[in-house]
Amino acid sequence: MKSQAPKTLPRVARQALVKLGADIAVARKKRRISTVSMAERAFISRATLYKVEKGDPTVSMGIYATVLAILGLSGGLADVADRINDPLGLDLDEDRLPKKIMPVRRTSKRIS
Amino acid sequence: MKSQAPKTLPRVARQALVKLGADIAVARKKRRISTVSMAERAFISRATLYKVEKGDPTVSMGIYATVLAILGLSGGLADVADRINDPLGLDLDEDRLPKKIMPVRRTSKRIS
DNA sequence: ATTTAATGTCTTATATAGTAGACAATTTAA
DNA sequence: TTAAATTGTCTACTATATAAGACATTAAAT
Repeated sequence: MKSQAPKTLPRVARQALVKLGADIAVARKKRRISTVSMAERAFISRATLYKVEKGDPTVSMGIYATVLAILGLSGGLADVADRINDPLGLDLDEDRLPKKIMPVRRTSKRIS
Repeated sequence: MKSQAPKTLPRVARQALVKLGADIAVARKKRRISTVSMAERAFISRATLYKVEKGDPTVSMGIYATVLAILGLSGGLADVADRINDPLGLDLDEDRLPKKIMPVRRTSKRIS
């Protein structure tokens, strides 16, 4: 998260993250894991865990993934963009997709 | 992703990310969006998008969330740790959870 | 009612994420 | 079969994420 007027994420993205963070906090509490314990298990600082549970977009994906793994919730992460959850997933077989997305090339003008 | 022998994520976390990245690439192609186009729409460099599609854990969550939003796949992200997907989700009502996780305090020794 | 520990929240320093830009390789349209 | 354009992949800067630590507040044991 460097350039880009920092923090200009699509609204839906921000909402998803805030909810994710909140859900992570709840999941942690259900497991009776303190923030200190969670932080050390994930090898991160308490300050960073705090950001995670706030849904901070600047935190690395690896940290979110690690925390989710500790909670035993990696599965959902793996399925986020899975064919099954993709609305356009019912389309053509993915192995028949073009490897490169080429632009529509204007057919060279030709004298009648 | 700073400290922690960089890249020492739980195996499941790494696997989830690699799959997520691959799925993102497929979803992008299905929508006929080139890497260049996707990168500019997300306000990131092509190099970073490349990392995302590889499942690189050092990329910020905000960037993953933005790319997913562009693909219209934010929903899944919001549900990753949702009560519904949490195996321990059938437990006590979440509003009855303790706000702080306290350790078992040894009852002060007392002379019989 | 006390006390003990957890949690919310800053600040500062330093390791590193993200960019720009370049080049080769590969794919696909014409 | 050519040629345009996309994609894979590096390198070197520079902006920023993360850690460390501190302090105040708050929750929950006793």
